[in-house]
Amino acid sequence: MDNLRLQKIKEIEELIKKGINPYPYRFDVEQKLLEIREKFDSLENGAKVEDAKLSTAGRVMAIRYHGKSIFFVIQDSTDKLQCYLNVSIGEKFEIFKEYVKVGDFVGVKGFPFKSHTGELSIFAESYEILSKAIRILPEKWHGLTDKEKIYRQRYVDTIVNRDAFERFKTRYHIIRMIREFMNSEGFLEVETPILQSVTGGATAKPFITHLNVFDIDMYMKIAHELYLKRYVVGGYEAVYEINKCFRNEGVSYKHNPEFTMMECYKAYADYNDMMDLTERLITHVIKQVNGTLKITYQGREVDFNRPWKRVKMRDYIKNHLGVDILEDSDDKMVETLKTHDALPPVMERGHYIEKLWDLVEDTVVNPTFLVDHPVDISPLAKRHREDSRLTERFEVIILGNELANAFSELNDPIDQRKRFEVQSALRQAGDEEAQMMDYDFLRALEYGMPPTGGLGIGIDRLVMFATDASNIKEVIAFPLVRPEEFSVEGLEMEEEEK
RNA sequence: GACCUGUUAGCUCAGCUGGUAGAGCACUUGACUUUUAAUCAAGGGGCCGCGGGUUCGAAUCCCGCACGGGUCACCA
Repeated sequence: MDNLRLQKIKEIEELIKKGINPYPYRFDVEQKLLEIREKFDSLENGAKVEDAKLSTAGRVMAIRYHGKSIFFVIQDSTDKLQCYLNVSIGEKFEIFKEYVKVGDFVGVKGFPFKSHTGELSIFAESYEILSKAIRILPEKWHGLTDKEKIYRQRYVDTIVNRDAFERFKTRYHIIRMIREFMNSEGFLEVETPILQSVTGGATAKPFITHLNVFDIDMYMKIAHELYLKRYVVGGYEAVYEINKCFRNEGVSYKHNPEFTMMECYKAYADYNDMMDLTERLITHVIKQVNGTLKITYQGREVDFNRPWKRVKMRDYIKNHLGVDILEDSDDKMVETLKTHDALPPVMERGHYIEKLWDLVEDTVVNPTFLVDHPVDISPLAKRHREDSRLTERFEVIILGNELANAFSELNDPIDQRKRFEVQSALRQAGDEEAQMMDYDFLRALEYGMPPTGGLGIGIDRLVMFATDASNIKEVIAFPLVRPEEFSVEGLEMEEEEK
C-alpha cells in the first residue's frame, strides 16, 4: 500500500547486499555548517580552497542530478549547505545516485568552493551514508502546513519548517536565561513533588492518578506554591522552580493541560519587591530575544519599557463597569454580569469578581500590574496593609492575557487556616476548583514563615509573547492531542515481514 | 460543551448544478559535469476520513460518527 516506503526498505536491503551499512555508528564532524559558511562565505565566485579539509554531516534536503555530477543540500542544526559531487570519486558516485535520497543523513569530506553562481558549496571528495530514511519528507516549497500533522509529528515540522525549529530553540534559550537571571539574583533552584496527596496553590481541577504501593489516589501538582513555601519555612530564603504543572481543564489557544511555570519565593520581600523583580526579569528576556522592548504581537504593538502601569483591580472595574467590588452587593454584581451575559457557573462572590474582571481585561494592552485583589479570590495572599478586605497581590496582564501572578505571601497561620476553611466549604458545595485543606502546609506555617514575596510566571505564555506565537501549541514541542489509531500502519509492518 | 469550518496521492491543493479522479512537488526509468523550485522525455501511485441513506449512478446531495482548525464558553 505504502509503495514509497516499501521501495525504500528494498533499497536498504540492496545496500546491505553491496556491503554498505545503511546505519553505521559514527562520523567525525569537524565543522558545523554555519562555521563553514562563516569562514568561507567571502570566497570569490569560482574560487576554491583545496587545502581546507572539511568533514561535516547532515540530513539531505534536496538533490539535483546533473549527468556526471550531483548537487545536494545538507542541513544540520546550524545551517544548510550545498555539496557537489562528481564521477571523479569512482563507483561511490553511482551508489549515491541510486541510493542516497532526500531525508537520508550523510557525512561529507571535502573542501569549500564557491560555484559560478556564487553559492558556497563543499566539493565532496568522499561521502558516507549515515542513516537511511524510509519515509518521505513533505515537499520542499509548501512544506508541512497541516496543523494536526505539525502537532502530532513535530519531528517532521522542525525538519522542514525551520521557523518552528528556531522557535523551540528560542524557548529553551529563554528558560536558560531565566535560570541564569534567577541564579544571579541569589535564588536556589529546587524541586517539589509532582505526585501529591493534597494539591493546591491554584484554583484548578487536578489530574488524579493511582499509587499502587499504598493503594491510594494521588493528584498531580497544579502549582509549585505550597511546597516552595515549605522550603522558605525550612530556612531557604530565596528559592525558585521551573517545572510542569498539570490542570485537568479545557484546552485552548492559551491553555495546555500540562504547562511550564516558574515560581520563586524570596524571604523578607513583599509584592512591591516582586513587581520590581518581575519587570527586570521579563524585560531582560524580551530584550534578549527581540533586541527591543517594543515588540509586535499578532499585529499589535506592545511596549515592555519600564515602569509598567499599575492599576488597582477595584478601581479598574469600577471605572469600566461602574461596579464597586468591595462596597456593592452581590445582587448588583449579578445584575451587571447579566447585562453582559456572563454569569459564572458557581454563584458565589469570588466568582462574580473574577467574571467582572474577565469583562474588562481585554482593554489592557501594554504590560500592566493589576494589583490589590479582594481576599475572596486570593486565599493564599496576605491581607493588604491598608485595607483588610484586599490582598497584596498582583497579576501581570498583557493584551488581556495573564502572564504572572504574585503576592505578599500569607504567613499568618491562623488567617491561612480560616481561608482554607472558607475554600473547603466552597469545595464541599461543589466548587471543584476551590482549595483543598492542606493540614501539613498549615502546620509548616505554624512553625513560622518570614515575610515573603512570591511570584509565578507562565513560561509558555512568556514564550508566546517573545516569539509572536498565536497558539500555545506552537511553543510546546509536543502539545496534548487525542491519541491516534495506528492499526493501519501496524498491518503494513506485518506484510513487510513476510 | 455550542456554533462555523475542514478531511481527495508521501506533501500542497483542484475537482462547478451528481456521470466512474486531476495538477505541482516527491517517487521510478532515461538524457545531461556548476545546478539551485535545475531542465527535458517517459512512467507508477488513490477504501476521495469512517458508516449509513437518497439515486440508474455519490469525492460531489442528506444523516450519523471519528479526527482537526477557528470563534465562543469553561479555565488564574
